Amino acid sequence: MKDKKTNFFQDVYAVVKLIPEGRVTSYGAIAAYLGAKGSARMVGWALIAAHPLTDVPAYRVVNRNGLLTGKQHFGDPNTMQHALENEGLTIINDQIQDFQKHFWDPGKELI
DNA sequence: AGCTTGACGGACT
DNA sequence: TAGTCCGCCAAGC
Repeated sequence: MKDKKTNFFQDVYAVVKLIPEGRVTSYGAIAAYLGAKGSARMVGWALIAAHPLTDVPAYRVVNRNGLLTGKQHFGDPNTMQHALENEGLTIINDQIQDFQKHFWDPGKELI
């Protein structure tokens, strides 16, 4: 039980995996759900490690503005945008349209 | 051992 | 309403 921080990473992966297709969430929402409220950066850092390793659809996670800030980390910037558009979302200028309508809150809908 | 950066978010001006 | 600054936590140098 000395790798507790690793557990935090696994928890992030579990929540992201539960995100339904066509839905997106924010780093802060996941962080708040895990109890790390205020430390949204840690969620982002966890996804960086998650990207090539786990099957976590990190492209469904964006910042609170619905902006694809981490698209650059998918190898090719177009990968994240194209993946979201493939799920029925509309993205213009790297920003998700109707982001709030497609928003998925783990603390409310997942519980 | 200390400083800087970073997939963010909220508060302040 | 928009732009800017500060705070949180861990990894890299």
